Amino acid sequence: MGKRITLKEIAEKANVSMGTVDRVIHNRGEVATPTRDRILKIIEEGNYEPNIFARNLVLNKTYKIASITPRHKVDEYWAEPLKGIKKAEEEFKRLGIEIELFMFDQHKVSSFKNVIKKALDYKPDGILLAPVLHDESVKFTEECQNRNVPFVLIDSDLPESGRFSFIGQDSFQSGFLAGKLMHFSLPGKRRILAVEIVEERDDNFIIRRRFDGFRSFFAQQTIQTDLEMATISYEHATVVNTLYHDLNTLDNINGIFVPNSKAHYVANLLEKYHRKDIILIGYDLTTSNINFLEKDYIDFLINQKPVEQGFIAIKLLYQHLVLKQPAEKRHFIPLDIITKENLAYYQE
Amino acid sequence: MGKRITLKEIAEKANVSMGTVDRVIHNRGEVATPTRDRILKIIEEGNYEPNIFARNLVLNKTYKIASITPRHKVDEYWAEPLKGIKKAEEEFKRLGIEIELFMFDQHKVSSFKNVIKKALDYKPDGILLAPVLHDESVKFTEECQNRNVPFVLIDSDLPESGRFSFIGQDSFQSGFLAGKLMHFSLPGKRRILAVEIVEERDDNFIIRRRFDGFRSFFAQQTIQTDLEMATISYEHATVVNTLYHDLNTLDNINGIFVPNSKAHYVANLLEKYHRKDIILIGYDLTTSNINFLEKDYIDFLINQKPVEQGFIAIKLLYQHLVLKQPAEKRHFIPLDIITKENLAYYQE
DNA sequence: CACTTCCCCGTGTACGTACACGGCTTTTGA
DNA sequence: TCAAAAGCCGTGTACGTACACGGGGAAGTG
Repeated sequence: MGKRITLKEIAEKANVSMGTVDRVIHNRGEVATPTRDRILKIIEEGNYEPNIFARNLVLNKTYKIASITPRHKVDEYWAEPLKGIKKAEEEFKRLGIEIELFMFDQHKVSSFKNVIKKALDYKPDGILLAPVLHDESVKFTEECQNRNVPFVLIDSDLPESGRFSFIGQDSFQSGFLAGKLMHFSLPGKRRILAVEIVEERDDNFIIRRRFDGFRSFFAQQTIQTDLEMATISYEHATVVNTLYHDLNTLDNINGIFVPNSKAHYVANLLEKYHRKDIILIGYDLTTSNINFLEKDYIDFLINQKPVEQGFIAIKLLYQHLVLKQPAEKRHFIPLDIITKENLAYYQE
Repeated sequence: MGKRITLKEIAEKANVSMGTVDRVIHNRGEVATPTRDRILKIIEEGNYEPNIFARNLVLNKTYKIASITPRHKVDEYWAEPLKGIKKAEEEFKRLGIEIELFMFDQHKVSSFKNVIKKALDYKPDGILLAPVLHDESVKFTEECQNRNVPFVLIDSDLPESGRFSFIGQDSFQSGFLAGKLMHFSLPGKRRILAVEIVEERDDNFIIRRRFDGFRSFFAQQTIQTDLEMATISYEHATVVNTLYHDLNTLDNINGIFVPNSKAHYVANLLEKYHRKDIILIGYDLTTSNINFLEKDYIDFLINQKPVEQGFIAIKLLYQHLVLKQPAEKRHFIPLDIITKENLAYYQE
């Protein structure tokens, strides 16, 4: 029935010893071609699959995974993938996986360089990388290629890097979706502000793509839409002043779109002026964002399931290292639309 | 380091043989109390965890799971959980899990009775059950309790049944969410039709709860809302006639809510009369629904991730049977909001 | 012809656990 | 008092795989 053929049975059928069969399976030569063919045929016919339990018992190896992600404060975005990574560690540690966390300051190249050196010293069998520093990450992935260490990327992709897999979201489409939600909530003529609040002057590819998607949605609409774009520094006074100014000079603003996790800065101001009428759409379920979502100052958040991203990344490495299974080269996380009403089911 | 203590090491430390340690671990007696205590202490201190690979290698057992779900046509709802179940089978079959599918006619009690008999004859070590036939399912779960076979419920819950776990959605809240979406899309005065399209006259708890949630959302709103409720048979002519009648007599209908997967019946009619202006909200990503979502006749679908439901159910059983891990008693699936724009990422 | 070298292959052992079996000691019962 | 039973424990083996080691024979070399 579902019974699987074993090494021993193959050996008997082929009139050789298990050692020989083993040599064939692992391609380590020292087997005469005719015997080899005979064995291969039997393996084929019996569609032999190695017994995972026996294999890992004898290998008795724990695979080391280096997780390289940005350092973060308690309720910041990058805390989330880490939760998933730790959950995966819990689940897979009995199955031969061991994870070491490496964290870098995402605004300091030197910090990143430092950390990847440590990560390589750890001699990992697999790597999870958040390539937020583009150029340095490219260099690092080349090094991984050289060392023949498989690596999985999360959050943003480097399609040409030879990555084992990528887990993340389609940024353009998520902006497009935000446009749709805005459109639905404001059926008539409307004036919309799209504002990026940035911590440091860094060129963030993901946010650019979200902007593009957002704009692109309205480009195909017929209803008249005024779309103002702005970038302001996250420094508190600046946010308040600029937005305050905008809210008063640009009268009739109906909606605001914040393409990163900083929507709560805007919500904070809306609360001060009791402007629940303005539709506010942002990203990510951080504590502050959730707070304003519950108070109706944020209307929609788009969730990238950061916890799941971390978890899946580790799981893929486990399946590759321990189970020797192939994997999809790219895993898109759905664009979850979060409102006050379905929020509860997306929190861990 | 991360090195784990083994049976043998415990035996050496306790000056006994491995057999004795084994007896202690498996509580099969025949060990003097002082020795027992000594061994237990060492196990405690070394926080011993059995090696999964060795255990399953020697047990050499494949656990049998019986999956009991409604029979279905190609693109009907119940095809989806099955996909997840099959995916899980693929993933776990090398890890000692074997699944047998049993399907019943959800409108015939006799069919269900027949099928559960077959399922029990299969002598499963675990059961996945979709308890759509309430009373019969309760009886069946009692039988499972007696036989000491753990069972997981999907879709709808029987909290008192002693189930190992439940995977599904909060129906009330999903209706409530549908209300919110309707509310957002129709900011002014509105007239809404909530229409259930049923195949047979069965008392469906899930749908009742969705209705309740929907109504309950509007009960707390101040904007004037006319809410008409209706139940019509799924027979084609009836659907067409009734809805046609409604669309014409109840003029100024702005929105329609269909609390099950049959929204495409309504969409079909809307298409005929080119009524894209009417907001239509339904459930489930069936092929027909998706078709009308893409054509803008359906505006929102709420997804219950049926594939994931099936997958998780099997995974929980795997973790329980093979890994002997505990599990959460209840796993709520998020209330995914699906629009044309994020649809792609929810399809398999 | 003796010797080395190389090719091909079999043997043996280890991984950690579960459980059957049997042996020794002590207690029980007539 | 002695056999039978019960209580306690050690030994041995099997699960399926990976790999180190070594052996036999043929081919090549001096």
